[in-house]
Amino acid sequence: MFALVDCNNFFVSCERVFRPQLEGKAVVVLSNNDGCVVARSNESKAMGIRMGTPYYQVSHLADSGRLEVCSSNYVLYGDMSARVMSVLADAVPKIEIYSIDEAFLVLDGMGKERIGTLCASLVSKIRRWTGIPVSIGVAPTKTLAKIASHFAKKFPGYKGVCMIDTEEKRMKALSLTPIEEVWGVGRRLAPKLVESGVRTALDYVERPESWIREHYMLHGVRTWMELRGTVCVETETESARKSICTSRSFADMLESEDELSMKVSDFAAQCARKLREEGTAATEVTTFLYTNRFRTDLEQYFPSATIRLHTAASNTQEIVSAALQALHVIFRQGYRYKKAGVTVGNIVPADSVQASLFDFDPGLRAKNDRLSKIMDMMNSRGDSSLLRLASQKGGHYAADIRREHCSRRYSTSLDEIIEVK
DNA sequence: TCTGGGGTCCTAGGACCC
DNA sequence: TCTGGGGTCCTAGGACCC
Repeated sequence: MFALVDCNNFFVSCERVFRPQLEGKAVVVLSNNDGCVVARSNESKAMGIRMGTPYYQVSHLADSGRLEVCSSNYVLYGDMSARVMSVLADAVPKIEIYSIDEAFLVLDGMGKERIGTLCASLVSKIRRWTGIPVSIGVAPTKTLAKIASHFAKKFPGYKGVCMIDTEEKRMKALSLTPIEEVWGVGRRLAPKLVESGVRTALDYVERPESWIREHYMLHGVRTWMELRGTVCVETETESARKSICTSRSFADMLESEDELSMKVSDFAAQCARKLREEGTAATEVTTFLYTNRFRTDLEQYFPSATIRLHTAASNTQEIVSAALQALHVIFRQGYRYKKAGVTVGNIVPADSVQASLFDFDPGLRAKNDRLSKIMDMMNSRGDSSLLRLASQKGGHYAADIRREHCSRRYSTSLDEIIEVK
């Protein structure tokens, strides 16, 4: 059996832990630049606010006091997530962290009763120890566990834990699950399925496999099998990420290569830092630019360029330099850029980097690596941009992001801890 | 006026090989 | 007018997830 542990309204719940006055109120958390709604409390869901709604469309509710608004505070959410995950990791032999607010528990060889007791105790323990409410769905496959967790969340009668452990329960759950709520069926496929008469998960599993394969290929068949109770989505093995991306929208549109260089340098430096954090290195550095796709009155341009390094690197200088080269290739005067980003790819473990025949100066890389290491050490002591490259100028990549309703760093800042005392 | 960020996997089609 | 057969690898684009 698998259990899916899902934090309820996660970002909102994190905010509420430190500001209990938000309890019982309609609350939303906004994306970067206070752009879109990315998390909602039950109350704000009930008001009809949809996931991804641009904030300006609901800001009148905040102005009139009917809606509480938080800018996103990912440092806080990351820390709260780590707390929840550590409680889970202590409770079972195998856990797969699926996202910031979800984890699968692999419950091989455990009886149903024990699973039930364990999950119930986890719900209350996580609430007491971290302040975060969670729902747990238990089933023979991950796709069914997802469905079970929806029921656990939706109906208070389950007290946070729903188990699909008999054929009867499975069929009933499938019949009550709209097709668009199934894991693996997204906003493109759902309308097509409904059009061909598949409205619920039950309709889906009742179609013959050949029909599924013909229309929805391998992915569709996997979902079909999983809903029927056959495990198809394998247990994850620990593996390094294949790409790392840092990108941001700008509060104001940028027009000069100079301004963009500063941003791109910062994004690239972030990517390099993440590589070092994970003990990996990359050979591909891609820079991309977006104009403002919502401004249909303006010329649009979405270019990207990739620079391939002869030898995998993770030091800030090399990654930034490649990202700036790529920027120079794609930059065109006359457009107004709303967003830029850097992706590093073709990632390998840093300790098994293949040397290149064309690497003209391995000594320089060694020096750069040492310098990056020292920058990491200095920057880890508080100000994360204390030491940076000149090309990053005075900026910090998050400097001019709009964040008008941000909570404090309650759980991670030394200043806050002192203040609380 | 104002519209996020970070990932993965699969497939089709083109380029190439013999 | 007619123009083979069987592979591999890479990439772009599209689907999905949170």
